[in-house]
Amino acid sequence: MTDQRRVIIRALSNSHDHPDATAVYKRVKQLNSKISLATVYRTLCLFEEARILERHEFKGGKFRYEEASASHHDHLIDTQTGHIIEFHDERIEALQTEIAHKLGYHLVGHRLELYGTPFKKSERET
Amino acid sequence: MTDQRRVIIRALSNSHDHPDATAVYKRVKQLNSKISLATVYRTLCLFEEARILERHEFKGGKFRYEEASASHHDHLIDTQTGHIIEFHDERIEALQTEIAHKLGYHLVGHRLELYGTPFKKSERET
DNA sequence: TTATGTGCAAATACTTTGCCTTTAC
DNA sequence: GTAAAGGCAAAGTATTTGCACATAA
Repeated sequence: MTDQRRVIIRALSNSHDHPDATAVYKRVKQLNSKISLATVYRTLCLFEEARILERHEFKGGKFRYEEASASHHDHLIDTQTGHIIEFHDERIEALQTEIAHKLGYHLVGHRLELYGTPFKKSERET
Repeated sequence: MTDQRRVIIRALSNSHDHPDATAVYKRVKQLNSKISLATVYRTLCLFEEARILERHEFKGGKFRYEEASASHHDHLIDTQTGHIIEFHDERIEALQTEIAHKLGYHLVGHRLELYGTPFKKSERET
């Protein structure tokens, strides 16, 4: 267990966002200037395989990471700011399983992302 | 309107699958050997902007294309064969809108992919 | 004719890998 | 001491782009 790995994990557990490899690299650089982008990539990969991190690929063509959590959730991405909100809805989960079954499949995974723009103030409480 | 563009469109309307740029290129090469991969990329891009094609990015990191259709649908991907099944479910569509609203957002887009493995024969009719 | 499209090769962006050095234990 | 991890630079993969030539209308 090296300092590089410790710092990478810390960078992801402290902030609850979804940085890509470059963002992790920048963040980690400030804490430990002795680290290379290759190490970041290798470590993120390693931690994903160990289920310590989860890897997502939202629109934009980069992999983004977050700390793995016990509870499954999906994501809503604010298309104006890039801000990400996590949510979970049992009804949707159930429907996905049901649909897969109807089509003759065991559901082994899914990807659900909502893309939205925030309500304006005047539209609140609707 | 050039021969290259005609052939690309034909390659996608004849087969109802979801090929990536390279697959389209190979397919088109057989019909019109005078075409470059760059033209394929440019044309796919062009047709997507014109809403003639739809672009998807399933797991695997490549863009894949299908003919645009009037009716929206999502995809179930067979993780063993890569085969893709299209489906549509109003209940899921409605829930997505509802969830976005609850979180304070207008839903402007979404991505829903199910990944599954086919039932074995013995498991049919369950 | 002439604006538009194409082919080729080079450039880009992100990620992975080979190889040699460094380090944790 | 030794196996594992890291740094650097090069390679890999998918896609985009600059530019000179070709072609549809």
